[in-house]
Amino acid sequence: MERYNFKLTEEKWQKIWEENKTFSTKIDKSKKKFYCLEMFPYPSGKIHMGHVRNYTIGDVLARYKILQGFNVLHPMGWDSFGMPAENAARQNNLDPKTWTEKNISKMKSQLKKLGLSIDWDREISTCSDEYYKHQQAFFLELFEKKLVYRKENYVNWDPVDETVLANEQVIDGRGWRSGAVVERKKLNQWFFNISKFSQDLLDGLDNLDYWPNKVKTMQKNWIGKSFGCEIDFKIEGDLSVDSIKCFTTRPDTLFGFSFLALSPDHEISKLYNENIDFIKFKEECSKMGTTEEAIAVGEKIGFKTNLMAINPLNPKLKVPVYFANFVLMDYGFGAVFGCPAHDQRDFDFAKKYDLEIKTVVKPFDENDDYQVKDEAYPGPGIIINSDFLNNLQAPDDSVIETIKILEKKKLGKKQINYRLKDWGVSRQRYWGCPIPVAYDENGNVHSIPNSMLPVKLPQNINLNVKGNPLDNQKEWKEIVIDGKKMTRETDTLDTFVCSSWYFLRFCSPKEKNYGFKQNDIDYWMPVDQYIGGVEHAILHLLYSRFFMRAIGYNNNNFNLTEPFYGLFTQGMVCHETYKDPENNWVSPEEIQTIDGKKYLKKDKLKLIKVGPSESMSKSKKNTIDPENIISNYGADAARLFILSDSPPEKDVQWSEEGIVSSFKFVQKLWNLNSKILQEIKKDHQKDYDNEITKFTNKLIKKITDNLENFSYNKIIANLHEMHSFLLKKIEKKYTKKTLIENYKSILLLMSPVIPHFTNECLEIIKIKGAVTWPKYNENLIQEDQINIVVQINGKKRGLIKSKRDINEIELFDKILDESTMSKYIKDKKIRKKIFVPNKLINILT
RNA sequence: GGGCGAAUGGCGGAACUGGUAGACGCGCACGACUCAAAAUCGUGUUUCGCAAGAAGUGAGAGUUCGAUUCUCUCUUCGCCCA
Repeated sequence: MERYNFKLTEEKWQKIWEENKTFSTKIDKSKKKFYCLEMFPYPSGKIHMGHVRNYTIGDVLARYKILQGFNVLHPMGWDSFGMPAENAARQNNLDPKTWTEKNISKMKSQLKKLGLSIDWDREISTCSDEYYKHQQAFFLELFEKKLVYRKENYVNWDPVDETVLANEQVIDGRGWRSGAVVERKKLNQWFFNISKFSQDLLDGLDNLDYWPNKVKTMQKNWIGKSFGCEIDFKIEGDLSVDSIKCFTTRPDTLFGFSFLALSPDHEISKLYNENIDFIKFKEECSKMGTTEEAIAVGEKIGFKTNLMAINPLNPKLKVPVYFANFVLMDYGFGAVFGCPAHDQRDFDFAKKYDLEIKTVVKPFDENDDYQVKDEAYPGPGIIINSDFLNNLQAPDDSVIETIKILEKKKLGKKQINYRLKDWGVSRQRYWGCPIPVAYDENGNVHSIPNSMLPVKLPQNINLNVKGNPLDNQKEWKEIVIDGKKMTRETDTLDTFVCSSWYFLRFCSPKEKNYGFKQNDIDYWMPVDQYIGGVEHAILHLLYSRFFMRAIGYNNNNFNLTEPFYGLFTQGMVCHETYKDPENNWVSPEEIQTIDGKKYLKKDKLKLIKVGPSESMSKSKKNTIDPENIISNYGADAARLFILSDSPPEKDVQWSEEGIVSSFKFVQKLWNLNSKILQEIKKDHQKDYDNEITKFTNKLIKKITDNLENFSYNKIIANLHEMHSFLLKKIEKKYTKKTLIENYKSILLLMSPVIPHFTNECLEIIKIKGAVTWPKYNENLIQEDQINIVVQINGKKRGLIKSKRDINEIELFDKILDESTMSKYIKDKKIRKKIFVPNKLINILT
């Protein structure tokens, strides 16, 4: 028997698909559309296993939908702006554009080798000016709608490299490259007003029925709606300060109030600008990162002012006012009231500065003399020690009641607060989309006129400078608008902006005048199924949802609010980790297995320590190069393996044995194909039985159901079952017609997973007729003979083989005939029989 | 600390709305082919037990004729937020 030559076959079909433009799509209103999208990759150099998994899952779905008769849009592009290009270019003295383009062409050829059903005519790349000019137009559109604004904000500043660092570039408080202690620095930056849509973004989640609940919960928490109260605290101690505004979700604990804490950036800090101790304190604070986590983990420190805040519920109670490093200017009003007994952070602060800790809430099962001791009690309970609030149930009743009282006294008012902050989009980097504005000599902002778009990035620039390379481009920076000399903005946009609308661009990739054509959007959007990693659960997805609302704001033509109808988040690809005796990571390629033990290849005596399977990463050296896998085993085998074993939403364990087994399975299917071919040639006159047809019908149902539920791992199991069934059955003599009909269906069922192989087989067998997803006949999937479980007192004691729909009496007679079962009920009184038709009988004695 | 989720053989994982636990794959064992090995094919493979049988889905309880599935408590792990 001839061996299957995956190399020739895969190349052959990839060429056919490319030349015939098999997967290029046009609007066809007579057909239902299906927009299948996988998150586009960053062109880092070559594809990794995560891509293989992501794009295989998407491809299986796209090919299935094509066979079902949908008009399928399945595009691919490149998220090609971003720091890695700039870093690589800096290291190798290259132009980021050249570096990126080279990577794209490499990765594109790798993706093609996977045999994906991509419409490459729609390919886009976010770093091309064809793409970003529309993004600049969107920016100006939002600017006009006042959804974009400029304000001062803190950034992570590397004082050695004189550059702004992203949060992930700050490692243990130091710059990743320079190792300098990172500082907080104020810069003027551009912001998208995403918080304007907080409530709408929250409400929209309720309609996303085909999103994982996990992702919806994460977004909900991120938006962080909280219900509370704005309180005006009267202040004594300095005539220039009358009151301080503060937001709290727990006004009901006001009687436990023992300090008021202000952000070091609070307006009032101006009063202390000349105080040496305060300046020192503020410097301390600025050495902390800007993330919420850094603030939470870091030590809580405070600076005591000479101000006193008056408790609005009892003016006799006065407490000190502090500046504290854990209070953020962005949240609430940059001021919080401290209630140490019922908030751990306040508790720690109070312990440190020896402030009063007064218990005002007791847990339900405690007595009235309950006292908070070693830690704060933030839970629910009953209000105590709080005068007129006593005995209210906290927090539900007590919060509402307190707000009513404060409102009546005009000392506060009910307020809803969101954790979601406006989206800072300024990046002080070269390799990004230039922000299309300029400043006149007075510093006023001017939009770059549409006719002057795109604002192109300058070429051939020196990246090895301190600070933002664009800032050093004098010629580029200087611009004349309407005869006036101006200076360009040198910040570029966050790359998340690029990915917030690329799915619209895929609908109209060649449109010149605008980012998309309304007509195209109306047909293709929303994305029916979006597939990608859960790491984008919050930012990318939330920003994209915001962007649709921003485009649609004051624009009646654009009604799309939710870009992604269905979302699927796939798990990671993991591999065992290895370490040599010196504790260095060792790559799987350097390892040899002898007698079931793993050794270093170079030195066979060195026994390797096998660590747990972890997500593939270069630092742990546990990556497997997809290109090697495809050239050694073929794309079909790689696709087969990446789908087997684990459900797509969970992590999958990559293993050598696994890929070998998938490779062998393709060979086995090929041998099966040859056998079927022989049987077809024999052309028997009569069918041996109808088992094979029944089996195929059941298989159609199973695989269709599994495709619909993303249970792709079960499809592979179904295919193995099919293989061993057909292998046993095939020589039983079936007519040519029966064999061809069934085998055609089976090949089509396999085709989303191993498209090269199945296309080849369909061609060899010369199967004619429409190529559509097979349907099953309901009558053929019912079994006539079924097994009914016999339980006696709840214990399984045997099986009765019988016809369908046997009744209880007949069944019971059969049981009595079987001595293996009847022995358990002989001489016993039968109390009760539970009969589940066609399934089970439970006899209780 | 909070939220969400998970836990099933030596391993990855199946089990539809409560109804035969362990599908399918890997690994392992034995057998066939072979001088031999590899490859391939076949058989077996939850544990204990010679067997009849018994136990068994992280631990403990509960609901039920019947629980991997539902409820409660706990343990461990993962992810997100802090």
